[in-house]
Amino acid sequence: MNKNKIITISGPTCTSKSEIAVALAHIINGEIISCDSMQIYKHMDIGTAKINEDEKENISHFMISEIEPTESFNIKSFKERTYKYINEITNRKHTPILVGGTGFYLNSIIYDNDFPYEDYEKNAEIKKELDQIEKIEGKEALYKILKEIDIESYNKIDKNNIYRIKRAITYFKLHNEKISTHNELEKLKKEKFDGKYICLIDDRDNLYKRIDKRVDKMFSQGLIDEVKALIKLGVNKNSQSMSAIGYRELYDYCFNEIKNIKNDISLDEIKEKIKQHSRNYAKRQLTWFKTKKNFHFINIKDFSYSKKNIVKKILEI
RNA sequence: GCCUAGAUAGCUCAGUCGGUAGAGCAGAGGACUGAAAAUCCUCGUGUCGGUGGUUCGAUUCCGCCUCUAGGCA
Repeated sequence: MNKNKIITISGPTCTSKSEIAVALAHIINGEIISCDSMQIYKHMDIGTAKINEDEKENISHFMISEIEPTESFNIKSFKERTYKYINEITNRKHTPILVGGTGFYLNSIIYDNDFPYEDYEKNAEIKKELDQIEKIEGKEALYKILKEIDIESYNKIDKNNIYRIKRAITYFKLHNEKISTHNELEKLKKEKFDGKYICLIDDRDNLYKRIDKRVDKMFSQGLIDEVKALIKLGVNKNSQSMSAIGYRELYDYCFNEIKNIKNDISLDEIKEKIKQHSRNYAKRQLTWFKTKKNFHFINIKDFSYSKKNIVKKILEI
């Protein structure tokens, strides 16, 4: 059976992925699907460095601005929506180009990872129960429960990673199967597509400088007003969308400004924090992609940061 | 000019009742199947501002000097 073609362009933040993808799409008759956990949200344009209408150059883009920032989103929904778009694009005899820096999401597409159905109500119930145990008996109690039901996960997950401990227990309660068993099986999966996987990288210094510069640009483009608008829309500080870098650091500041409360932190300090967090994030992304043996790494510095040269290289691979 | 408080890791600071020192953040490396821009793990030698004194021994106590805040003039 012939596999369908797909191209993915990933890499840390601020490596001109979107721009390269558009240029590539023109040449190969491509359509673009974003693989980004935050660009999926509406009204979050500046802080997530979303591509604008002009920059799209009439190339179709999907998975951008499709969810309300008050809603939550997860990898299962991501995968389902993305597969739907991939099918549609393939049926049009076009090539799907998956673009973005959320490696976890990207992986689920490449390997067709399975995320079995989970009942929302039951999930919430278990969460409540585990939160109670944590509150009353402490996180050690949760870790102990995990040891009893799934020793492999217990050995793998750090005792402080409470989020993953809870998830492993929840998984067991929902599916009556260890998440470690499920993950082991998933890891054996072969690639679903005839894929070309590109990862754009850059020397650390240059990347960090570019990130800093882009944060300055976001502020001059009106990031503060964007965050204020989200607050006025009723987006809660705890919502998933507000864990995005640039938004979480500005949330309290903007909230106070709206309420006319004096801020005890300066905008400069916030800006520095955003730069730092963006750099940390880029580092984490690099760590993720580095392990991918089937990815082609392109150091954009080696191509003089020229869009044309980078696209040419991608076509040669 | 005088008084007071500081001067310790790239930054913010803790500490040593005198035996040459440690946190957070930054930085580096890593993990990661339902929050992933999230969550979590590992890695800490630095003339303890300079100089003289007391002492077996001073970053720690004392004197002087330099610098930085704040106060008084």
